[in-house]
Amino acid sequence: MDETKIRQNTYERDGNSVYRRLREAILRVELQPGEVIDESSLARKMDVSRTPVREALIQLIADGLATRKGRVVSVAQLDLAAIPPLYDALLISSRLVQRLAAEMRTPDELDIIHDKMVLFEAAIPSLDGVILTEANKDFHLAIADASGNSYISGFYRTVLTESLRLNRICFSASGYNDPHISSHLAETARQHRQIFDAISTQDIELADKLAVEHHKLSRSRLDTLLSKRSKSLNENMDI
Amino acid sequence: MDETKIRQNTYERDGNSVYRRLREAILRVELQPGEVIDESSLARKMDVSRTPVREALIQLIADGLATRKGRVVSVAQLDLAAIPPLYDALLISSRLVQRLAAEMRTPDELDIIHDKMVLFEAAIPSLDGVILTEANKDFHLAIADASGNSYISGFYRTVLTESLRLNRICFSASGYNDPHISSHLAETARQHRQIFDAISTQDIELADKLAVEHHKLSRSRLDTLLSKRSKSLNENMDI
DNA sequence: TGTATAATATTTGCATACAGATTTTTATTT
DNA sequence: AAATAAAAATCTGTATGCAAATATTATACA
Repeated sequence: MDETKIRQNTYERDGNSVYRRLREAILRVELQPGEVIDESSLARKMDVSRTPVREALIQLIADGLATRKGRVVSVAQLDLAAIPPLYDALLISSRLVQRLAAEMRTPDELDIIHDKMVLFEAAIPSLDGVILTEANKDFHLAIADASGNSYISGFYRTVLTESLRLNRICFSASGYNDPHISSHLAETARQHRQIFDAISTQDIELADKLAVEHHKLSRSRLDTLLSKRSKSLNENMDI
Repeated sequence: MDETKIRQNTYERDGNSVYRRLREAILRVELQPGEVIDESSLARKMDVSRTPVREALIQLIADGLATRKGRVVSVAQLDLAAIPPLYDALLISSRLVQRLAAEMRTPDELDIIHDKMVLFEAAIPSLDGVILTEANKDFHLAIADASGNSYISGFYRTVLTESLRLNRICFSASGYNDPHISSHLAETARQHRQIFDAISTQDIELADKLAVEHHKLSRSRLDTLLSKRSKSLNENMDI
């Protein structure tokens, strides 16, 4: 192997950093869907031993971000057939979460939601897809945390994470630069305000209705991407 | 350490057996909720090295069956406060799953559901809690698999698993021998038949209604256990 | 006796060693 | 040249070694 490599004497001893880095790489589609992950070369690339890589892979598989067929692990595919169930699950879970949050949120949780909402708005001018996606996710996860039901919020988290990866896959596959991005973001922020207000005033039915609307918005956005660039997508996403 | 221990020359090389064994132990409450798991002693006890134990723990944590506080891992608690959310999640997810299964099930999936239903009924005379619980779980998971939505069935699987553990915890904590067990099982089997019929005839609304009924049944059973033996439970489940 | 501190033992996280399984390459035969 | 067998190169699963972190015990001092 590499004889020149010297034993590291500064341990990170973080306990999860390899997992986090790999997770990021998958969500940012730096690792392509379907790509086979082999422990040794990945360990070499990340300059750690196989052990933490193996442990990270186990977590990623549990997250659904990677899959194991026999003994080979690969980055989870997202084929077109999986999109409708994903969106169904997202609609259901976001409605549940927003209803529950409207009912159960504490003042502290409301503050956190508000903070995340503001952070998202502050990120808008950057027009950076990765940053915006993260901020958006944080807002919605703050709502999930206020639902008072960790089983449901866990479900929502899984589905939301996967849908964000889908969006990234579409973007990265198409390289598409959306001219309507600004108006889309403005509308997103507007809906966030409405959702916050509904949760704040504990208007359960409104929170539910807004979840449906918000879902429609993100869905229409994805559909646009999919239809405009279906060719390049198909190369990237096994059908 | 143990000097007499000889290097094993027959590898299992299974890749997951330690995980499965630990998972079983937790679900069967052979490992108590809250019990601290330390890698070395567990490895010694199971006669494997720490590596597979570590990897198993990572999966168990991902499953929610164990938790990590700082660096110590312990078997997941199930405190009384977590029960209402668990049952809420179970009701929601079983309704979703049964609706979807009624709508989407293929003939093959229907056959599998039927098989599992029969297996459960065949297990009734045994009156063995562990066997019955497994058979019951298999029946409901077969329905989940027919829902056509892996996100939702995954959610259901998680919640169902947890609720079964809760039932086991109650049983093991109370040592309670239910005189009504037979009639309860008969009613359970009867409802299973109804659920199967609804899914078979694709009666979505009925499948939904039956999920609610079935939930009520299992819930009333748990409530009985909880109220009858709350004292011994409280010793076992941190409150 | 109680508290602070040093010594020691555990325990975790990571690296590495190695056996068996699998895949790829090479050699051999037809 | 194609097919087959043998050899070599991977790759995975497990065991073990070791350093840093943490917990525990012992010791010194007020």
